[in-house]
Amino acid sequence: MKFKPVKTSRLYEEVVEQIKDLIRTGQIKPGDRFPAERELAGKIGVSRAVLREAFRVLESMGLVRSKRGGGRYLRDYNRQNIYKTGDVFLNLEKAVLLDIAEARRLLETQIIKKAIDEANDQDILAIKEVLTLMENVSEEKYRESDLDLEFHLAIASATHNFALYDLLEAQIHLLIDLEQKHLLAPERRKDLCHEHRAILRAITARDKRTAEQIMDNHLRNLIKALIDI
Amino acid sequence: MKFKPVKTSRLYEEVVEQIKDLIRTGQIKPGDRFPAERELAGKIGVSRAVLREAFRVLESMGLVRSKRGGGRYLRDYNRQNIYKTGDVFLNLEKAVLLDIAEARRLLETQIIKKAIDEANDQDILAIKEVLTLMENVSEEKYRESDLDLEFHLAIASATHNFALYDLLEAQIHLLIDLEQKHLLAPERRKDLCHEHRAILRAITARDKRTAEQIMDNHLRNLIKALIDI
DNA sequence: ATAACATAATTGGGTTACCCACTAACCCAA
DNA sequence: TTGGGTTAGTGGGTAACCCAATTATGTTAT
Repeated sequence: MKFKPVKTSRLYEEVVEQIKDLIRTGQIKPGDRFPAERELAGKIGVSRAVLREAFRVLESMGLVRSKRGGGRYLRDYNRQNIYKTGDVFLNLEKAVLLDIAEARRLLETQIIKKAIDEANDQDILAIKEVLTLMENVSEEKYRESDLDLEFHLAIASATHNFALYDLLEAQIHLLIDLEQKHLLAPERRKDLCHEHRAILRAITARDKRTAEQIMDNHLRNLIKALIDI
Repeated sequence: MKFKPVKTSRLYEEVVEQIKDLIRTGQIKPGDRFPAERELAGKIGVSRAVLREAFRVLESMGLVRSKRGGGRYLRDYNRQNIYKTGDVFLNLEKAVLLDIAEARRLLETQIIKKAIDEANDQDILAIKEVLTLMENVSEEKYRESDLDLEFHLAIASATHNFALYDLLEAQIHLLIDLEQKHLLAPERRKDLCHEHRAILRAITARDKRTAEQIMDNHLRNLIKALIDI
């Protein structure tokens, strides 16, 4: 038996999303002033307290600046660190995504070398299990879970360096939406499995040069796919 | 002239810091329940509204879970991505810092190669200016500003890939406290300048192999210094 | 005209009191 | 042992209120 996680209803979260949408859709731009607290609360249909909770988290992400007596302003989110502001920047221009994907390529070519240095048998087994699952699971289940990403994270985990793991995870989270858009195409999945299998072979053989080369190629393919979107 | 960071006059920010301190000092551990809202508000001396604003941002960072009717609990922050939770984890064990420093080494050896591929004359000039400043500024001013880090960020900036820049910036922010503790020793500064100068030379000559090698060594020295703390 | 100043309106910051929905603990009867 | 109530406590949310900083407005003096 499997149950869906019950829906979480926090008003302030919804408000945060609404405001992020204002930003995403360009209805409000850096430097612009938000409507007054009381007015905005009325329009959205929440109390001032809830509205302020929402603005507090946006503030702590560096997206909003509040000036007592002066109003609230949208800061220049292009100057904010994307790894802190998170999903605000998705649905953005292709150039941004290509930058992220390229950064991921450089990061992962390092990770795999480090992983080969540090991995023990158990780590390799864990990687293998993810891959086996990815190869055999039904298409529906495959769509639901991020097995492709988990494979890469399993490798990062084998470095025994949590900072590298977190780095890659943050990186990947920014790409998730896209991955699901085009990488899940069934024919692409087969390719992925083959490439993953080759990577695993290289890891098992502790062959750093080959592993790095395949991983590099693997991620260059991702970039190519992004360009073609 | 340099001024101290003006006092933060947002109550909720202070409360966030207080709660983070509870976490840092281990007065509350993962899984533990926080005191009830009304009680805690009374103890800290703020209204419930302010206390909740604070908890909202901790919640959005994934550090706290609120259960309506059930209380608030500290989540396992060891499983949280350090690049989202930020400074909560500073002042932690040496092993953590070594992981971060190692990740930085792997990242920067890639960044410098990419930078050499992409840098234009203006980028190189910007790097040079930071270095010159670092070499000539008075010791007092040097302590105040993070010129060492700015040098590295200038290189990242030369990649023309903002994702790489943000990655390194997030990385470096986690190390800032330490850098200031030991890297600022005057004699160390001279070494840094020499190494930086050598890196700049390699960049100017577009010599990727040398640049990578010096940068790698540069950061290995940092790691060694960390070990000796 | 315009610069300087006083003043009113507006804004975010914060508190209080109150109500609601949910949870957990307990008791009790089937 | 199971299921149903009861109850006290908890977080979720609202409304009315006051305060201090800012901004706009109007007035006066030059």
